[in-house]
Amino acid sequence: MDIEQTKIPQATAKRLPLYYRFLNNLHTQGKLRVSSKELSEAVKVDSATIRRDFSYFGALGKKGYGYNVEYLLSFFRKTLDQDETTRVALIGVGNLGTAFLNYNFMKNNNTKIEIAFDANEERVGTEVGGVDVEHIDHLEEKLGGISVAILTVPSSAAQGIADRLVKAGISGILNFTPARISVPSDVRVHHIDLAIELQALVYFLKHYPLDEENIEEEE
Amino acid sequence: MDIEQTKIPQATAKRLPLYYRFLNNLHTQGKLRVSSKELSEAVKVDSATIRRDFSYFGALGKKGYGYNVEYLLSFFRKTLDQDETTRVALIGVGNLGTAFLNYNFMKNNNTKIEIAFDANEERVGTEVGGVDVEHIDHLEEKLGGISVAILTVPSSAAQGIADRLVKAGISGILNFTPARISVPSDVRVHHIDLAIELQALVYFLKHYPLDEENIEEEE
DNA sequence: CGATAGTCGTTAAAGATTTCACATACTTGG
DNA sequence: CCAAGTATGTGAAATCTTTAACGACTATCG
Ligand SMILES: NC(=O)c1ccc[n+]([C@@H]2O[C@H](COP(=O)([O-])OP(=O)(O)OC[C@H]3O[C@@H](n4cnc5c(N)ncnc54)[C@H](O)[C@@H]3O)[C@@H](O)[C@H]2O)c1
Ligand SMILES: NC(=O)c1ccc[n+]([C@@H]2O[C@H](COP(=O)([O-])OP(=O)(O)OC[C@H]3O[C@@H](n4cnc5c(N)ncnc54)[C@H](O)[C@@H]3O)[C@@H](O)[C@H]2O)c1
Repeated sequence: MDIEQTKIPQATAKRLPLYYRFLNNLHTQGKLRVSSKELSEAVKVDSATIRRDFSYFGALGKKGYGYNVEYLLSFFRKTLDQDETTRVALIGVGNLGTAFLNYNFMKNNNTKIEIAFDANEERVGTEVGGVDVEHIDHLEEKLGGISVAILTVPSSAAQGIADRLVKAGISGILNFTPARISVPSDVRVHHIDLAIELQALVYFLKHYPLDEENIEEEE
Repeated sequence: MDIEQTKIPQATAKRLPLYYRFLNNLHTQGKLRVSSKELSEAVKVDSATIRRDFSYFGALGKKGYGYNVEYLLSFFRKTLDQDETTRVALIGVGNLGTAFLNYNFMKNNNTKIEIAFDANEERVGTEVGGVDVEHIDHLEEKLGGISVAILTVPSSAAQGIADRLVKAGISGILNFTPARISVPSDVRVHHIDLAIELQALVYFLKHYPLDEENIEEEE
């Protein structure tokens, strides 16, 4: 739709949903205005970074005043396409998949898991968190134009399912399996690797002692 | 312990567990050697980046040959402290917490969830995934020197629990709640925000069309 | 044993992101 | 309506990260 703002840095883009959520909180609390400094304390992002981020979208604030919460919120709602709901499919209704289905991503969020698939006959036909679980054999026919998938199958099945998703026309996959899947270059895959996140935290604790310098999260 | 290699870039440090896992896979498959190019295809990280990453630790490979899998693996095992197990506590045995407890982080991994806490009387006293669930009121006394915590409580409880964890001497928190918690500067918090990851993926799909340029994951 | 192909480690360049710092312009209270 | 205070938006610098390119060295094959 808009082809103008293609030069927003990826780092900025990743922070937008975070800003959006906190602006929502402020709005709910009845706050009318907010400064980059206040927002900085809430989201733990440097205030200069916040101002820079916002400035990619133009002059959203007012000097000497800050930002109007309502205006900023409605601006980001449009920018993040919060008005239209993105339909999502989830593949693999196991431990992790069940947790996601039971969680209501719609709160503050424009994404909705509409359908789930699993290979386990006992799961198929049940409803988890209000979402029907279909058999994986019917993936292609039941996907119905959904373009985003959450992948929570065993890692051994990941590549096979990814191939089928791609053939079925998916454009984005949120991959929770430890497998690094290969897809055509026009399909976007984001990996969330929980075991690695935990290991990385442990590594940082041992090798990057925090203090004076190296502040990341502070009181 | 080692105070020499403090200058390893954070970006590199985050990739180490990933390398370690894939080296383990290769080792299991009986591979004796691997080149940065091969590894690159497996982990989807540019081969120059891999060589650069490894080079921070010295000359681990051999020109014209590549890397010896066994040697590299044992080197990273030491570097990542895979020999000693890191004990972890989990707070909040709900949807997400239960999924983690049922997952065995020990596979390829030096971290083990040893104890869990919840406020819900029905949960307390049960065992989930082989881990005892204790009452949150006993957090301080039962934590027993554990220094890493996974936080999967409702966001409204996050800051309160974090404060108690800090007082109890925790040094790292993996925070899955949408709340941005405040802790003293010597405590490390990593946020994993699943709703944001999903929103960000959707945003990227709409605003950063992949193709020729901008390749990230390809066949 | 020499030629060829392969691969590392690294220098240097490019690219991305964060942070500083301040001119500018708005707000507010008197 | 002015003066003091406040907070933006951004040029420039600093920092961090990735990528390209290639000299040096190894393995291997004929
Ligand atoms: N649970 C965790 O805490 C955790 C942590 C880190 C990584 N992971 C990764 O997330 C993934 C899911 O983990 P989990 O604990 O939920 O596993 P799980 O075994 O509980 O669930 C996997 C589900 O996928 C289904 N399945 C298997 N093959 C399938 C196929 N071909 N098509 C469709 N469905 C299929 C299974 O029936 C099962 O319901 C795994 O790859 C795991 O490594 C999980
Ligand atoms: N489930 C998901 O897919 C998902 C996705 C994104 C974010 N999250 C976030 O992760 C967190 C956990 O999500 P969930 O779905 O597992 O929620 P949940 O409600 O299923 O689980 C929360 C658990 O914490 C316990 N609890 C509540 N107050 C507590 C306290 N003071 N001390 C100890 N335990 C307490 C509850 O008894 C419950 O068992 C939430 O903050 C949620 O926003 C979850």
